[in-house]
Amino acid sequence: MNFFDTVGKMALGSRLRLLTDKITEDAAAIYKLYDIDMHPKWFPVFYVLSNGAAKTITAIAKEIGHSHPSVSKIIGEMSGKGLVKEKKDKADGRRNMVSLTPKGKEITEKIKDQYSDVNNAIEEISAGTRNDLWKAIEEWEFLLEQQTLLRRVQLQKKARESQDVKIVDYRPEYQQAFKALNEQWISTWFKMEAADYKALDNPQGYILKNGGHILVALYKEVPVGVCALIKMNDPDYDFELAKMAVSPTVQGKSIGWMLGNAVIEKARSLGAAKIYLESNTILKPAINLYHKLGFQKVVGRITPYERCNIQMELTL
Amino acid sequence: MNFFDTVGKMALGSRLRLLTDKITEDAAAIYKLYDIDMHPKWFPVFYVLSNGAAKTITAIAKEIGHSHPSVSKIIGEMSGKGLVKEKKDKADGRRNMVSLTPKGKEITEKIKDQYSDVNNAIEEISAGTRNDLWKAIEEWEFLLEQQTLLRRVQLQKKARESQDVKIVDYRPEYQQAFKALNEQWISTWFKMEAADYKALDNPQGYILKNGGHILVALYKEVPVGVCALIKMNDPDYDFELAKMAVSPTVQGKSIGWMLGNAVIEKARSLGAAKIYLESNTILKPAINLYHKLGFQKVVGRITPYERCNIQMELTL
DNA sequence: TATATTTACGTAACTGGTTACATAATTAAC
DNA sequence: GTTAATTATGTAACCAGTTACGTAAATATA
Repeated sequence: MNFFDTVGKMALGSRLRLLTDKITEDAAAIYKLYDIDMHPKWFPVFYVLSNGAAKTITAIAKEIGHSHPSVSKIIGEMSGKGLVKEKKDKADGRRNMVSLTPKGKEITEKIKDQYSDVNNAIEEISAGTRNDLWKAIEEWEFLLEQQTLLRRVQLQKKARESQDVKIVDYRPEYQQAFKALNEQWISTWFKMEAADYKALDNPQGYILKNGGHILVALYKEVPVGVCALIKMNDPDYDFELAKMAVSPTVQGKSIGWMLGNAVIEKARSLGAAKIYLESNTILKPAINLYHKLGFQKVVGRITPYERCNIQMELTL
Repeated sequence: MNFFDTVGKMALGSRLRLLTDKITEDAAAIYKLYDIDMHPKWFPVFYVLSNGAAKTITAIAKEIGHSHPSVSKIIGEMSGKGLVKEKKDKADGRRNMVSLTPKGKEITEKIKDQYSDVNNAIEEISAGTRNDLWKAIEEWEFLLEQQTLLRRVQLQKKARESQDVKIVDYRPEYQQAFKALNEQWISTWFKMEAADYKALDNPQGYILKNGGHILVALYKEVPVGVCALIKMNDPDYDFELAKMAVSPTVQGKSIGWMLGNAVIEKARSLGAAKIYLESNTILKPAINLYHKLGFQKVVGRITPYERCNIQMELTL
């Protein structure tokens, strides 16, 4: 049983490297076969110079997809062998104009046969496969350019984790979590106020009974986030979004986003037209989230909380 | 225009390396994303140890396709992080038995999610391509195992070059070459004898007129090999294969082989039943060639040439 | 039983690339 | 016309692998 069959795609990089090594391995011997005094790694540089034009180090690097120090080293080696000549650009003293010497040009002739033989050998291998490696690489290059592997893995992670997240209605057994989660973030940034204790100790009496709602985010059945919709006695607003708290242990799982959306959805289903909230600008991620949820800044309302220095609303 | 589109398959190795780098690049960040303290390069080693069994350095190396120093280094690093423990084998003092520590085993649990997310991300990319990279690599591995790239290129070279080789009948303008090619090899190994000069200076009179034939190998229209079929006045043999010479400048192009086959074919077409030849055992490549052409050693004939110490025949 | 060969493994040096950093020249901006 | 930013390049250090080599232990052989 092949190692890579059991280990799976996680080792794709490793497997690719081994194949690369295997293909590269023979390269030096192939040049020798054609009696050409050139290192395989010089080839891309050699190739882009072979039309005769002089080019700068960085231009070559960009063209062949290497870093410039790599090209710089290769040019140094080729220069030592007399295959290329370097010349400072008169017009721009930084530029090192590189071009093939007559000796280098000789090789362009010599290499033609090798070039066609290698091409044919590879085409022959390709003809013997059902999946085209060359085209597959091309497609991967394209897709990875669109979105890196890291980003794709991040999205997979998020998708998987969001399956473990459920948003449920408040039940008495969540009171502990409701209080603890809020207490945690409030006391790291501010001081608990009297109004906090009232609502957190008795959500039943202060929120639910008055026509408010609380939603709880469960991660693997454990409450990790909470958010309340408090019924407002105000002609302008139906509900206040408040007491939103997400445990820092589950960061990066978009739980705040899911919770926020669920709360807004709940308000909408209750026929609400406008939601209001109060926060503080030092809570940047929170303000960001509210913004992403569609809330806009408003001014001029009075508030019982000392820590409030920004007010926002959302029109449904 | 993409560099690789213009440069062709010759840069396959280079292109593969770039893709490998791109895929590997994100690997470290991915481990970080899952809060796993492990270098991507450790993964293959980690994986083969994850079933719990202790293994030797070389066994691991063989399994994952690395060299043993590579595994040795990786184990050293993992050991430093407390992920594996090393223990000398009691029964065999050379063996260094390596296994996961409890801390290492913890990671096997933690890594499961990452493993499945990466697999999914890669599967997702694959689903977006028309050519399956994973399978293509597999096929290439298989085909390169059958025959290395070097060998395949060699065969292409030979095939191409043999197209430049033509075997033609002797014409007077080849007399110079006939003499020069033979003189060259004879005088490097032996001394030219009287019988040599007679035949080489006047092939018309000494070979062709008596019912013999001479074939000439042209490489790019230049005579580079010759071989004579000399009519024998003998009840046992029809022809003697003699004066075979190939220029050392065209070695490795199977010209001797092509010439030999052409001469045998010529004899056959003339209704011959047996061909005879004389040579010397210090000419190893020549003896080898005769052998490959089907000649067998015989003994007991007399010969005018001092340098002859082996005699061979071929029954058609 | 002494000796030669094979095996396991570590260390050192090399390879073909990279990133990080320094410097000099050019160009842009106030 | 200074000053700041950008560009071109080289050098140094690193990285993940390799090969080459040396040593010790085990095994085969005469």
